[in-house]
Amino acid sequence: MKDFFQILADETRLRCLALIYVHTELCVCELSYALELSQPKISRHLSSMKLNGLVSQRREGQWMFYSLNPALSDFEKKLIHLIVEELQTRTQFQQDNQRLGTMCNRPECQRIGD
Amino acid sequence: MKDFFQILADETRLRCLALIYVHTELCVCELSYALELSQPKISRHLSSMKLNGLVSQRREGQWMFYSLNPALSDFEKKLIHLIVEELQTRTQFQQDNQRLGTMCNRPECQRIGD
DNA sequence: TATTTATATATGGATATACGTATATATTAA
DNA sequence: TTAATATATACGTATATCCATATATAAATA
Repeated sequence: MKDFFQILADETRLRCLALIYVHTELCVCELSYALELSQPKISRHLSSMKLNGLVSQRREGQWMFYSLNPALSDFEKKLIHLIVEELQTRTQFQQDNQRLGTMCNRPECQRIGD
Repeated sequence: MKDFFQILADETRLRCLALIYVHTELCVCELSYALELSQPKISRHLSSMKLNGLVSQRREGQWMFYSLNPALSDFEKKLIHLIVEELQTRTQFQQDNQRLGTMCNRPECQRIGD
C-alpha cells in the first residue's frame, strides 16, 4: 500500500491521473499540453505510474495512450474514484481540463466515452 | 493533497495510523512495542504526521498520546477510514494489534472507546 | 531514404527522506 | 536532588526522488 501512496504523492501525477480518469484515456502530448509541462517530464511520470500498476498503456500509431489500469484492486479503484472526485472540485483540475479542451490537432482516435 | 499522500507513503506511518485509528489513541511506547521498532523512529514518524495535520497529540503525565486529528477534512477522514478498513484485513495489522494486546504495563488512562 | 512527430530514456545535480545512534528534555517517584 | 521512565531532537550517512537537458527510439509521411 505504501507504494500506491508513494505514486500518488506527486502533484504532476495527480494532475495526470485526474485527467486520464475523466477522459478515459489520453496520450502524452495531450497531457503535456494540458499541464503545460515538458514531454519528458510527463512521460517519466506516466512511466512510473505504469511501473506501479496505476495506469496501462496502448499504442495507436505514433501515440501512446494511457488509461487507468483495469487490473487495479477494488480498494485502489475506490480510492482513486474518491480522489478524482475531490480533485475535480479544485481550480487546478478545471484549468488543466479547460486547456485540454482548447488543444488543436488532438489525435483522432476512438476514445471510449470522451 | 500531495503532502497528504506523502505522509501515507511509509509503512511505519501506515502501521501507526491503523493502530491509532482502531484504539482511538495510543502513546509512543505502545506503538514502539506493538511495531517492534525503536522509540526514536516511532517518535519521529508521529512528529511528521503531527506536522502534516494527520494526528494530534495530548500529554498525560509522562506519556504523549496520539490520535487522529479531528480537524481533518471530510475527504481526508473518508480516505483514512477506507485505508484503515483495508489495513485491518492484512496480517501486518493483525500481528501489530495482537502484540499490543500482550503488552504489559500499558499506561493507565481514560482512553475513550478502548 | 530522409524528415517530422511522438515518445522514451540517460545523465548529472539538487533536494528530500529515512535511518541508527547519541543525547537532550520532561515528568514522576524515591 | 537523584534516578527512572517516556519522549523528542540532533547529526551524519545512505538512499530516493525530481528535474532539466540531451539524446535515442518508433511510427508516419514526403
